[in-house]
Amino acid sequence: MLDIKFIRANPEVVKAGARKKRIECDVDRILALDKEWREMSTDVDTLRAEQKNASKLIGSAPPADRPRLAEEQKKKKGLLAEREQALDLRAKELHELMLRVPNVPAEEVPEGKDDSENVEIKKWGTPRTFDFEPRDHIALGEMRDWIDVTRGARIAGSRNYFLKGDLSLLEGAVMRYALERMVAKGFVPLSVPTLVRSEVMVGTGYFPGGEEQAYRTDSRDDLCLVGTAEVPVTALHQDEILAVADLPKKYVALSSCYRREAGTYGKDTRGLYRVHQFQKVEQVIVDVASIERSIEHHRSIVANAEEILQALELPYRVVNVCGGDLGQPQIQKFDIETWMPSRKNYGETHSASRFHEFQARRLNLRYRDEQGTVHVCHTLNNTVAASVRMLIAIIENHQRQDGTVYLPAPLRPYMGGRDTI
RNA sequence: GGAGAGAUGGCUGAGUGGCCGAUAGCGCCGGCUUGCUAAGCCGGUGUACUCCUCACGGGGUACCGAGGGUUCGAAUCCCUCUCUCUCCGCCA
Repeated sequence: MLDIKFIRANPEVVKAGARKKRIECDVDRILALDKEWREMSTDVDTLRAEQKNASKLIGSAPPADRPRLAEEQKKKKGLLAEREQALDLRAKELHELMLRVPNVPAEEVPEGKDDSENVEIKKWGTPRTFDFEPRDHIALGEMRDWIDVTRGARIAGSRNYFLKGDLSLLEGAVMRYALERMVAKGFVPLSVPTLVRSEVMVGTGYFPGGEEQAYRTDSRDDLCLVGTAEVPVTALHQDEILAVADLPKKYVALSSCYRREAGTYGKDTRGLYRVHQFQKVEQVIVDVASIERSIEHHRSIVANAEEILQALELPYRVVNVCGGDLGQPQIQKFDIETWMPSRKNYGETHSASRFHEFQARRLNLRYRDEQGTVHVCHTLNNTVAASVRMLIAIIENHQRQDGTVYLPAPLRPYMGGRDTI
């Protein structure tokens, strides 16, 4: 959520930002409502003050006079109640609209309508030229008895799967390696709830708007399955005022992630590229409201992910996500796409976002600076490693003609010392 | 799932209808005293919105887990919900 004061002061900036993101947003309606609300609010506050004073006087009046005075007060209640109700209606409408105002994208965000216009800013490694016909992960999975999508679909519907044998172990190895690497960098590991209240989904910017993408329990509990550990981790300090000395907070969490993938029928149907459930190690940073520091963190969380891809000898590229492909909450986003031979292309494996205050304001996540002044925090996050897509990249890129797979050195300690599966 | 107790400021904790945005202690900040430290003394110390002011600062309103209700007036009474604790049951 943006600061209403910022919108008041920079309506054109907000409008231009929404245009760049291709998101509808009636800024003028918000400003009109805000103006109306403030006028009504002043009016209501004055009426309340009068009521309050009158009530206090009754308390100190001689008991004999009280019934008469109370009777007079009672007559005035209607007007206040009426105005309070009208004020409340404005406040609610304003809040709903505010929740939908997109964050203003950074200047460095390229113009563009969708992911086809994302701008490549870095490329590492060279896609391997095979001297045999490489198998895709499905074929490899069948050959080695590593993947069972048929039975996955039978017990849980399409886009569900079992990993078996060494591939199941490899999933654990990649997750563990990613987690430990981040812990070594000083990130605090967290195990998190993956079933959360919808207010947390609102707080992190997924709702309203992303309801279709989230699994939700029935009304007995009304909880949402998170699509990423970003949600519970970013919300960890919801409603808190942190001490500036404790910032930045750097967290890393391994969790299962659940995505409905509504509206993707027919897209990436084959294999494990797009699935309903996977494991992911996610990094989250909460820090002071400094654009410079956010940019610095943004670079570092991208670098953290790159290091892992390099250590796993996987070719990748980094793209600067364009306006039209940016979500409502982000200021800027860098996606990392890893080479996947079966796609004959790079496939998205990481997504690094900076939000400035957007999430923190919704989460009421603040800090107190050295002067004692309270500010809203900045938040950022990035994938460290997402299980199935990383597995696709590893087994497809490192396969041999006989169907065995070469394991890069960092994974070996987690695979019983083996260099091949 | 059953029975009971509770939720107050950074923390502990008082407050059962008006004198309560809230006693007190701790903590924290500023000052004084003091070889240093510690102790002591004095003062200050919530958040949000809004209005006035160039600003310093000041006024108003709201907030005592959340939402409703009763009342001229609610931290205090009533209802619903959420959470915490204790005991019992069940259980990974």
